[in-house]
Amino acid sequence: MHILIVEDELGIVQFLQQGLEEEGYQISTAADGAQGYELSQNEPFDLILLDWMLPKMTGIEVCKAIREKDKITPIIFLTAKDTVQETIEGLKAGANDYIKKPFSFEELVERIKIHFRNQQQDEILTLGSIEINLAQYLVLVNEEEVSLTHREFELLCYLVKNKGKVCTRNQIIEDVWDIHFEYDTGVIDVFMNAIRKKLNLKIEQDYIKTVRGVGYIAND
Amino acid sequence: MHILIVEDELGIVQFLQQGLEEEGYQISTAADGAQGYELSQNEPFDLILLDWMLPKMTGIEVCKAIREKDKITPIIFLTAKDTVQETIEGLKAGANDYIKKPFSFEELVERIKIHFRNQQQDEILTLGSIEINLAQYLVLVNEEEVSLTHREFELLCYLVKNKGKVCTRNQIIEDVWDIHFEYDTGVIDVFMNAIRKKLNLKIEQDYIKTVRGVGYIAND
DNA sequence: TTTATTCTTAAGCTAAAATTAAGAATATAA
DNA sequence: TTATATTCTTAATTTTAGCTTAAGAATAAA
Repeated sequence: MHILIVEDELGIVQFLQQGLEEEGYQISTAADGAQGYELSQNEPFDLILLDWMLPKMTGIEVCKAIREKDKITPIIFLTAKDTVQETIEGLKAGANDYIKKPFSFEELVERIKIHFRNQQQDEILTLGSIEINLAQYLVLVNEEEVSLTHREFELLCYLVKNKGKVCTRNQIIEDVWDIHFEYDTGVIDVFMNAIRKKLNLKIEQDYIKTVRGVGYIAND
Repeated sequence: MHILIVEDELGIVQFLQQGLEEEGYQISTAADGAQGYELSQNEPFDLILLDWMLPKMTGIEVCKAIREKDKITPIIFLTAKDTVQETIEGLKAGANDYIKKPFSFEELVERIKIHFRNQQQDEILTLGSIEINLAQYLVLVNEEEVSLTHREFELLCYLVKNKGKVCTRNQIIEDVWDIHFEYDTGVIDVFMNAIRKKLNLKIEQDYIKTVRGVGYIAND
């Protein structure tokens, strides 16, 4: 999650940046309104923290400018302007929240999380640098999309879901192929081969190992 | 827009109800936590205003209970509990905002509006260069109007609303056809075929892909 | 080295999806 | 209401993706 901080007081910027990075967010900063608006147009942010009093463009102006095109990205005002009228002006400009200085950092974090709650509900499995998006039936290897067939996808998911445990050929045939009797063709091998070929992992990325005589195991 | 007020102090309830009705909202009220939770389960509200100190169930308990099933409906705490710790507790329970008494009615209205902003704007859906106007049942492809039948329109909307996620055949039959048992004729295929034919997209505009063995996915 | 296991490849087969057409159901107009 | 047009559904046909098999190559174990 990538957050843009638009604030001119260096002390506050550093305080926010450090705290939010510790929370696991990626942070970009802008020291004046114009630069903040500029940045917001060049790359997509997941949330924007905005001061009111800024050089070149005020926070209100930045907020309105962003909202002309983008109605979605959450914007939170973070400002010493604490009258009701100012709060209302900020919210009317299109902000999603308005927090008055001095504020509690912990409360800020909770208020930030509110906006991410609704977005993060897609289930994602990972195996090393492999990312599996279950909702999209999508596999990313080192950020690159790899297209697997349905069976390949299911087999990979099965191994990843059982990360750290050896999956025997029998278990795989049972659970992935749904065959409940002795079955010993080379199907699994063929599919493992196809998956490995498509994932095209480097030698040091040996996330999927074969356990000779038994089956396979995934591990990051 | 229908708002539920859960608050035991009659004076505040009347004040809120009158003010919000003047703003054009439909209001329901509950005088204790248990009744508030009960109401929230029986009919869908667009937003819930929640006091903290309530008879029978506290606001926190109501909030958590609602959030067990429903992660979406905005919940705003409106309470005299004004410490940082309490605010955080409220937000962590799943609330979307936390307003401290005494509050400005005007600010409350603005904060309520924030949550409706996002809902009301999806009158128009887009998928690449396809534009779907829900209010007019109108579809534009590269600015050109395309006339779809009702079912075709619904199916297309469903895919677009779930943009980025694979829609399985079962989900489609459930949600678009409203059939709740195993049903495996070729209807979906026929309609997908009709939609694709009518949209008449170029090869590079492959916004609607079939996911073999699973279903379909829309993506711009 | 011998033997067993796993990997790789390619060809045939199977099942899923696309297409088409025709009849049933529903909506619209006369 | 009846007549007409539109839309929906079913079913048969064609096409295509991908699953399976089997056989030889490569690799690991004995």
